[in-house]
Amino acid sequence: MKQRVSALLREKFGREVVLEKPRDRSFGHFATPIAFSLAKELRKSPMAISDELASSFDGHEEFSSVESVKGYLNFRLSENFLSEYASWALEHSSEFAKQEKSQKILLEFVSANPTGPLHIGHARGAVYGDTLLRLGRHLGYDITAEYYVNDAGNQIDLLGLSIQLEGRSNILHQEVEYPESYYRGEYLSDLALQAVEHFGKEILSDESRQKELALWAKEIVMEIITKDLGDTNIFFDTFVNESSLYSDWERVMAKMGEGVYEKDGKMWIASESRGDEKDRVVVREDGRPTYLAGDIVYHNQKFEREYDHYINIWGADHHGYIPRVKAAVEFLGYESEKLEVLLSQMVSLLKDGEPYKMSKRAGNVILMSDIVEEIGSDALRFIFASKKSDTSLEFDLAEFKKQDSSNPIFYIQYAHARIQTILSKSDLSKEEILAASLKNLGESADSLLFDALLLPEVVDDAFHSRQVQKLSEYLRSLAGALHKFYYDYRIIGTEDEAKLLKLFMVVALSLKTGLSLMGIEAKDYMTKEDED
RNA sequence: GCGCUCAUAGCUCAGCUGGAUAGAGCACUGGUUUGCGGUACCAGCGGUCGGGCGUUCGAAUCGCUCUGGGCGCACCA
Repeated sequence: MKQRVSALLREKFGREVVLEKPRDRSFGHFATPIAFSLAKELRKSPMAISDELASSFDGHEEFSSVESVKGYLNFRLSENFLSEYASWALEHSSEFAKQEKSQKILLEFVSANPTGPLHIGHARGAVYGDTLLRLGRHLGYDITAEYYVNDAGNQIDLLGLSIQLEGRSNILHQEVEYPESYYRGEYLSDLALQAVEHFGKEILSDESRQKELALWAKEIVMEIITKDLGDTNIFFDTFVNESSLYSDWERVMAKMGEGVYEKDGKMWIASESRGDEKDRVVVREDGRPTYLAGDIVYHNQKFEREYDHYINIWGADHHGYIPRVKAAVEFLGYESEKLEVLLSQMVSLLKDGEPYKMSKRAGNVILMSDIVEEIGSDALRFIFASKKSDTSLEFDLAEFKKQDSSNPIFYIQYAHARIQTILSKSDLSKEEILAASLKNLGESADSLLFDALLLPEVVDDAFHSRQVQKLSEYLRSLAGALHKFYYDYRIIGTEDEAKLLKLFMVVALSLKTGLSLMGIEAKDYMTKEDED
């Protein structure tokens, strides 16, 4: 709708026109303050200009009225336009809010180290990435969801060591001396047990077999991770192993040409000349490449796969890393603007107002799987998709276990279920309802219809601004509008029954489509669960 | 110390391509249909949009500065 009006105005004025949704619906569906910007050029008052402009819209069938109020130009869409659009949407429900963009995008997210299960911070990035993925695909973008597996370097060695320590302590009951850094958590005991089963007890004590043990364990950890993700409806197209990249290092280093130089027996990348704070080591004195080297090869590989755009979602604590990777991309001869890095901030949890207790057995980390178990995947997804990803977030678990309007996911689901219930209560058939006209609905119904038809704009905006919370915000407010309408008006048995039910179907379509874009399935009925 | 980032109601957060009276939920107070799921609805309370300066017809939104929080500043990943 907005695109249509926007295009119309662009044509009329020969420029991009600011189009906004007035807070107060009495000002119309859309409004533009264009007269204010024209005032200076035309040397006339904004009021005079908007008065003139308003009358020039006579005869446009999209609008039922175009009014000039205090310099603003207010547009009201015609019933005809709205009702035709609504009928189209119901007939092509799977196409609703879709577009046909054609860009190829590589979206890399989560990429948590394969050394343990996902924690709550990973979950946020995962939900953010997956929601973007769904939005983008709905708009027609060809997006590949990719997970970068850091299966090389210290951390993998540490994984092997940690399993051995855990096993020697728990299974062999030995006194174990713990080094400064090692992993801890319940999953390590499981791994140790499985390792003994698979390799025999010797594996726990033989230091020379640490690597072997780690590489075996890494696969199992990745299974745990993909299961955690799958339980939240998050799936990847491709996994790229860091370990598979280093063989390409010499070639990639050569490709960077002047961007890499030797000093003090090490190889450095001249990232300072491209906006980084200083140059960075990429190959140590002993010849081992650093982590950055792996990332450079990886990004080179990404660009060689020729996408139109690249999106990385990183934990916010990695933000200082952006300039050096962008520098590398430039040295490799690619446009660093094509690489977009989005950040996902920290999360802290409360439960009934108190800081959430982290269990020692989990290694003092809040596991994603524990939270999913406690509040469910839908609520988890909703929370993370409701907040800007780049600001830190604190939330209370208790709020999302409640089953009333204070719980937004519940509130939205209830709106959808309410519609399904009333549809099934009606004696009218689906065909009879669809055949109804959406004209002469009255002001409140008209307003609800407009709200429901706004989803396409919201989806477009949420994806392109990378602000997925716009979608959840919209769904909450649409659900609110539905509940209020339902409270104010009787539907069944009235002479408007068919048209109001058709209106409700449009609302349901919008809610269902919106929820599915958040990875949440709309419910057709609500069951009251027992509280504990 | 340097860099990035954030600061909006008591709490958790929206709003930020500058635009018409700053929004929602929680909490608190009060109210609601002889009717479709009251698992809902309405109203009240509550804000110098961290402080200051500037740009503009117009600033929560843009710029500068100060204050305060978070993160980063590895030859770790």
